[in-house]
Amino acid sequence: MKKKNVSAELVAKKANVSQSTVSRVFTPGKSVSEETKQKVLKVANELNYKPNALARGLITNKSKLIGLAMKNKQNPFYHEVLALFTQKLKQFGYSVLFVYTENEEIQQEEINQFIEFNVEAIIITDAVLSSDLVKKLKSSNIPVMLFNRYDETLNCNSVSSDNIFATRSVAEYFYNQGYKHNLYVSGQHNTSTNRDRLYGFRQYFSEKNKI
Amino acid sequence: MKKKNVSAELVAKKANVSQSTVSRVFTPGKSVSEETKQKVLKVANELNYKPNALARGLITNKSKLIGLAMKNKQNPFYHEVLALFTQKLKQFGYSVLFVYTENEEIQQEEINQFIEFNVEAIIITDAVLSSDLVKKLKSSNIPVMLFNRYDETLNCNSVSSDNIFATRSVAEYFYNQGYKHNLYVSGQHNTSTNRDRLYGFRQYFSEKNKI
DNA sequence: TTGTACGCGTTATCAG
DNA sequence: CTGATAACGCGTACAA
Repeated sequence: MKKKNVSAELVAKKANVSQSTVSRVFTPGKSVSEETKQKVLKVANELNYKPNALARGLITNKSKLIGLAMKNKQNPFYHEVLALFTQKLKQFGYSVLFVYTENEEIQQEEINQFIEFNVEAIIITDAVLSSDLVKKLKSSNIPVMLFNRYDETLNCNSVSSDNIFATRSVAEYFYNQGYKHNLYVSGQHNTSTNRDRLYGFRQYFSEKNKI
Repeated sequence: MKKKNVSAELVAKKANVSQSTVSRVFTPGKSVSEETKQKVLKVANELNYKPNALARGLITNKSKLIGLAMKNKQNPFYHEVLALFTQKLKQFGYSVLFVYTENEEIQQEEINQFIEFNVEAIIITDAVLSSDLVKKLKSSNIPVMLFNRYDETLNCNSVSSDNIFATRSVAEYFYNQGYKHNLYVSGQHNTSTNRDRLYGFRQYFSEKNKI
């Protein structure tokens, strides 16, 4: 049994138009007469035709893929983050290439998956990237975004909450309740998130104690 | 600024070999002399060349992509499942195209992402697929696997635990402890998982009570 | 508005 | 073992 993929070429033949016309029908914004458009869509539907994203990505050099790397498999928060990213990106016509890292640092191997599939951008959540890899990605012109983590030395985009402000608020609350000496129990030390939280907490108390 | 992708062609030129030779170097099992292999690899490394998975997938008709659909963003169990699948699949050279469904049933739109990227198989976790879509996928020759859920009417592969046995064991335990009348608190009713669990629990007690 | 011809980067095929 | 050439399915100048 032969697996014959339905291509734009086949649709074109059955609809008595050229392949480029079929292509235009499936590319928003291209000018096609309403009449031929309906004719093509009808045939395409019958044949269950869908444009091949691989071929499209190859010719346009836009894969419509976003690489998403994630480390933590315990923290449920990140699962929700993944879901939200995926959902939102779909609205913009992007699909998610998911990569899971066991190690603390993302490895070359994982990044290779991204590069080979020509992802248009990379989102890194809850993991670290060596400056070496960032450099390689820069030279490949692939933007990198850090989520909930940042690193001044890497200079790439990042979005995260203001953890210093957050723990300052917590500290303030305790302080006003009359607790002057508090213990801070932290998560992993090597993340900007936890460093900031500790910093904010300490900062507030040291300021108050000076007065 | 022009974004020039390093292609096998470019590597070939710099290494004084044909483009097909470069291709062979990056295809395990193809015969290339050790000498030229090293020569090519050296140039490829300098140029930071990586084969383009889109082009490869196009010609081989093997995208090396597995579609993974998931619904539940609350249950941390499924996050771990995702991580494990991703990790294991990578070992076999596959990457994961992740799709998140808000709805109970997977929609045509989500399946389209899979078809367009020519995924080689689809794994569905914690969600339902209409028999209509299954039929379409069958005709596209894309295998579907259900994880932790099954459906006799759909006849596609599935892997899940023996929930009937599991709750029978629980029931047995309670019974032997002397608790003869128990309340079963269930999850969502419309899943095979919860149906089986309830069934096993009930079954055990009704058998015992007959005696 | 539509068709022709070419190219994207790769693997497959066939000669040599 | 190696090279030339076709094909994969699509988008896009260019011409009509």
